Amino acid sequence: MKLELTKLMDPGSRLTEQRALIYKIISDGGQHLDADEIYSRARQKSARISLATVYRTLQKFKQMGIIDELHFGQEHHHYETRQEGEHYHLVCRSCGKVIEFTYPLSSKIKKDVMEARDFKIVGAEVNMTGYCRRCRK
Amino acid sequence: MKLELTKLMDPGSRLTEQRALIYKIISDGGQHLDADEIYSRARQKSARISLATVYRTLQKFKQMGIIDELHFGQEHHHYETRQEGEHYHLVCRSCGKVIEFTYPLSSKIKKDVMEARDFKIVGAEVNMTGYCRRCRK
DNA sequence: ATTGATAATGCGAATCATTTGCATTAATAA
DNA sequence: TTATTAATGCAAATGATTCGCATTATCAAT
Ligand SMILES: [Mn+2]
Ligand SMILES: [Mn+2]
Ligand SMILES: [Zn+2]
Ligand SMILES: [Zn+2]
Repeated sequence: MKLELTKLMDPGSRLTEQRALIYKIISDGGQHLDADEIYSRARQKSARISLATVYRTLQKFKQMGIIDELHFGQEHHHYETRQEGEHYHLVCRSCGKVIEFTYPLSSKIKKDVMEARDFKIVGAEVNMTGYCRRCRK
Repeated sequence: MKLELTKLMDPGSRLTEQRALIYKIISDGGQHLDADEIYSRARQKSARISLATVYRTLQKFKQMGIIDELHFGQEHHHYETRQEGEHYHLVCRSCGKVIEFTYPLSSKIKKDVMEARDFKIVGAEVNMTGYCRRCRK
């Protein structure tokens, strides 16, 4: 994965141990981690990393477009590596479980909305909340 | 508007000046206000209100279902009175302007997703980001 | 109208998430 | 190998939201 990242790094920015580790944690680890979870997982691997570095790295990855920030209506955010096709999320109001789903939203809705509102869409976040099967019964 | 609220109040909870004022500000005022904006508008009307009360009231209204909380990827949230039909939002990455749009998402997508993932959907938030006409040219 | 129980408020302190300043460390190009 | 300077760690700062508690005021029952 170090190799993958190398290519992704912006010119002028450096590939550090911490960045490689954080990237690995986000891509390998269970999906949709938050900064604190990434931090504690990183600590288990490398004692020498700070929460500030986690936040700084998340910002950088986000602006580089290799991760996406998710807003599930909580006071903190979650992160995931950028996927090929867009996908959206279902969040269980009871247990917090996150389920991913794809839907051909993008293509049509974007086109319609862009035309109707004269707005150039570059990103979409769709979050639905409700109750998963387990929590329902 | 005091009359409207009366009916909406939960049994046991009280209709105070502060609550009526906050409700009025959210419904009258320009859309999608955040807690701080609501607070400062409230201060102009009534010197005697605290930010804590604004937050507590927002929580209460939210759980009562008379307002909705929006998550535009910022560190704080925005609020609007609950509308009849669902509607979604376009947020300009350049000027921050919020444009509303409706789309027959709900019906079909919900049905499909509920069936395919066995998930009972009770709420949906759709936020798209991009650039408004003004900012584009 | 008066009163009593207690929900809600104001205020300041506390908490949580994220950012920032700065001295130190380390990646990388020459 | 070395010099440049991006990135890090740490602690302090900031911003958003919540909490504790004494005080106030709503509202149901006199
Ligand atoms: Mn996902
Ligand atoms: Mn709206
Ligand atoms: Zn669940
Ligand atoms: Zn704009």
